[in-house]
Amino acid sequence: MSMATIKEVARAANVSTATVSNVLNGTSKVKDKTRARVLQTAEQLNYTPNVLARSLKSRRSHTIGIITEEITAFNTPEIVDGIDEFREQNDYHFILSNLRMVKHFGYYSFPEKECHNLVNDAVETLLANQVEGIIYVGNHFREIDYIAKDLGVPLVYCYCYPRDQSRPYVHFDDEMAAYDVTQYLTEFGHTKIGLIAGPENSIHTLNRVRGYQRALYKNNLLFNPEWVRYRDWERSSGYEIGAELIKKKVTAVFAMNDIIAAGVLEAAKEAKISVPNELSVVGFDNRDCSSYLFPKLTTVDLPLHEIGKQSVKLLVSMINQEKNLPREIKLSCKIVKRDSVGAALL
Amino acid sequence: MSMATIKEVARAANVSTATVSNVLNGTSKVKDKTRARVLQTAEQLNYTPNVLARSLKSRRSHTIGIITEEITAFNTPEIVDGIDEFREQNDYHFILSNLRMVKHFGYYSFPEKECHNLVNDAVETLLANQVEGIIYVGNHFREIDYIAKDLGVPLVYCYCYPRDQSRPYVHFDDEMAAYDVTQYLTEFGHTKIGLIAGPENSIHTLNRVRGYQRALYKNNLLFNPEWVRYRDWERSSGYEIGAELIKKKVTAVFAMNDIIAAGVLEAAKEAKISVPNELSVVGFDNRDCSSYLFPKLTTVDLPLHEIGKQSVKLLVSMINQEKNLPREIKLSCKIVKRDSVGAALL
DNA sequence: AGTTATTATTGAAACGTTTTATATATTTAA
DNA sequence: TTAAATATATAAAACGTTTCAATAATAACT
Repeated sequence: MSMATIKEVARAANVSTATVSNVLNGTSKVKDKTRARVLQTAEQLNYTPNVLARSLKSRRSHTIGIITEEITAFNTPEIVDGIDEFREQNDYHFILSNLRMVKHFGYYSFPEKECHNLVNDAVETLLANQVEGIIYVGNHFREIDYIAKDLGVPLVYCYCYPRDQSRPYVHFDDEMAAYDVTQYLTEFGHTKIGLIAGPENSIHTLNRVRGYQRALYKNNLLFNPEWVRYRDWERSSGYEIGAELIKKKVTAVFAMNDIIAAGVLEAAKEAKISVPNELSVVGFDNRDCSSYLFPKLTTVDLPLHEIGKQSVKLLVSMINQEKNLPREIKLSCKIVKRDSVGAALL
Repeated sequence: MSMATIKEVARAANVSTATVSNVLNGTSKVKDKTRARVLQTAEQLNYTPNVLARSLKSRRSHTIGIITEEITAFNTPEIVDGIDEFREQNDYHFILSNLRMVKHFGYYSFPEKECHNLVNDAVETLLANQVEGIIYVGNHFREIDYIAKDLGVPLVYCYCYPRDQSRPYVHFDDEMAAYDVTQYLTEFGHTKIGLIAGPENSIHTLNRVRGYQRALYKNNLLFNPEWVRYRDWERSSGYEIGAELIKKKVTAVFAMNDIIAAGVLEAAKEAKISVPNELSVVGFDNRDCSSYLFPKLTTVDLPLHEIGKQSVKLLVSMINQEKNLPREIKLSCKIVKRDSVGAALL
C-alpha cells in the first residue's frame, strides 16, 4: 500500500493539485460536483495527506512538544493524560521527550549542569521537529530553569516553579491545601499537630509550612517548632520522625506525602498506637498506595489531570498570540477523607 | 530568533547547500578546512536542521508511533520508559497517541466497534505523520485486533496478544510466572492453594491457570476446582472470594493481581487469620501498592521496562527489514519475596 | 608538461504539500 | 447581446532539505 500523493489524486480526478488541496482544506470554494469527485477519488486511492509536507509549506506543524522529567513518576502519567485530552478536541499532536532524570541521577541529586544538557538536547530535538510550543512537566520539588532563554516558541512550566518568574507556569496550590488539611484536623479537636516536611529548600515544603502556620494562627493555636521536622520524602523518614512525634505526644501528624505517611503508620503500629483512635494521620498526593494502607489514608488529591489540561490550554493560547494571558495558574486540591483521621483524645 | 536555514548557512560560509548538507550528515568527503568553516558558521547562526524538510526529502522520518490504550494504567508508563530508553541510543523520536480507553469505556467494557474506530483514528494520524513503525501498548487482558490489515509500516503489539497470530508481539510469560509462584508456595509446604483468577475469557487468566496446574501436577498435588475461582480483577472480589477460600481451609492464596490480593488481606484480617502465619498470600504485578500493604506483599514483578525495550528493538529490526525475526518474544517474570508467605501449618 | 586518477564542490531536481496570482468558465446586469 | 461581476479552476512558485550527476580542483603518475 504505497501512499497515494495529492498529485495522483489530482490526476485521477482530472483536476489540479490546487483543487484537491482546496477541497480537502476548504480553503476556497469549489463546485459541488468537483468536490464530490475529488473526495471520492481520494477515498478510492486511500489518500492520506503527508503531514510533513503540509507542515513544511504551511509553516504550522500542529505539533506540541512535551518534556517530562520522569514518565514513571507518580504524577506524570495523569498530567500527560490531561494534556492529551486536548488531542481529542483539537488537531494537535504531541512529541514526547522523556528525560529519565531519576534514572540518570537518582532521586535527590540533579546536578544543575547535567540536567541543563539533558534538557537542552530535548529542546533541540523538539525544535528541530518544528513544534509550535513546549510543555515542561516537572516532578521534583525545586525551582528549575534548565531552559536557555529564547526558544522562539512559547513554553509553559507544568507542575513546577520556574526560577525565572517571567515564565508562565501552572501548578497546584500547596499553601491552601496545607491550610485545609490543618484546618480539617483542628475541626477534630487536634491542637498538637506534628508536621513532617520535605527538604527545607523545596518550594513545596515552604508553601505547605506556610499554610500549616496560617491555619494554626487562624485557630489560635501555638506553632511549636518541636513538632515540625524537615527531612526528605522517604518512608523511612516518616517512620523515624513519626516515632519521635509520637513520643512528643502529638495527636495528629500531617505528612507531606503519602510515602512519609506510610512510615508514620508503621511507627504507630510498632508503638501500638491505634490510628485513628489515638493518632490521626494525613498524607499528601493521593497516590495509589494511600488507599491500600491500613487504615486507608486520608490525604490530599492533586488536580493532576486539570494541571495538564490547563497547561496545554495556556500554551495554545500563547501560540495563537492571545493577549492578557495569566503568568501563573494555581489549581486547588481536595482533601480525600478516608479512615486515618479521628477525634483527638482529650 | 528566527530559525536559520541551510541556505543562509551556505551563503555565509560561501559554499553550496549541498556541501553544508554533506558536512552535517557526513554523506560525502569534504575538505577539513571547509568542514570547519561550515561547522563554525552553522554554530554561529545557531542553525538547526528542519527535520520536516529533511524527512520529506529523505523519506525517513526517524519517527515511531506509540499507541497506548491508557497511559495512566499501572503498566504503561514503565513500558513507555523502556521504549523511550531507545531514544537515548538511537536518533528516533516518538509520537505518542493515547487512546484513553478506560476513560472512554470504563474498565470492563471495550465495545469492539468503538475501540476499532478509536484505534484507527490514531493509526491514521500516525501514518499521516509518516511514522516508520507503530508500537501498540495494550493494557487490558483480551486478545485484540483493532488494527486493519495493511498499514504499510511494521507494527508490534506490546503487552498484549494479537488475535491475528501473524502479528509479532512481545509480552511476559504468564504461565511460567504462575508456575513459579505455585512451586514457591509448595516449597513452604502448602498443598491447599487457592487461586483467585481473572475473567475466564482472558488469555492471561488461562495461561496462569495452566501454570498453576502444571506446578501442582509436578508436585503430585491435587487440582481441586473448589479452590479456584474466576471473577474480575477487583479488590472486592479478592475480599469475597478470599473469605470463602479461608472457610475452605486453604493455607495459601494465589491472587492474580495485587489488587485482588489486597482484598484477600482484608478478608484475612477480618477473619482474624494472621498472614503469613496462618495464611500465605501472593499477588501479581508488583504494583506500587504491594509494598504498602500489611504484610508487605509477595508478588510477581513484570519485566515492563524490558518489554518496552524489546518491542522497540524488534520494531526497528522490522523497519530495517532484517530477516528471521521472532514472531513472539516472551520475557520472564521474577517473584519478589516479601512478607506475606510463610510455612504451611500442618 | 601532459595525462590520468582522485578528491572536493556544486547546480538543480526532487520530496508532497499550500498558496498566490492568474486564467477560465459561468452568471448577472444593462 | 454584451460587458461586468462573480464563481471555479489552475500553473507555478515556494517551504528547507537531500541527492544525484556533473564539474572543478587537486594530486599522482608517466
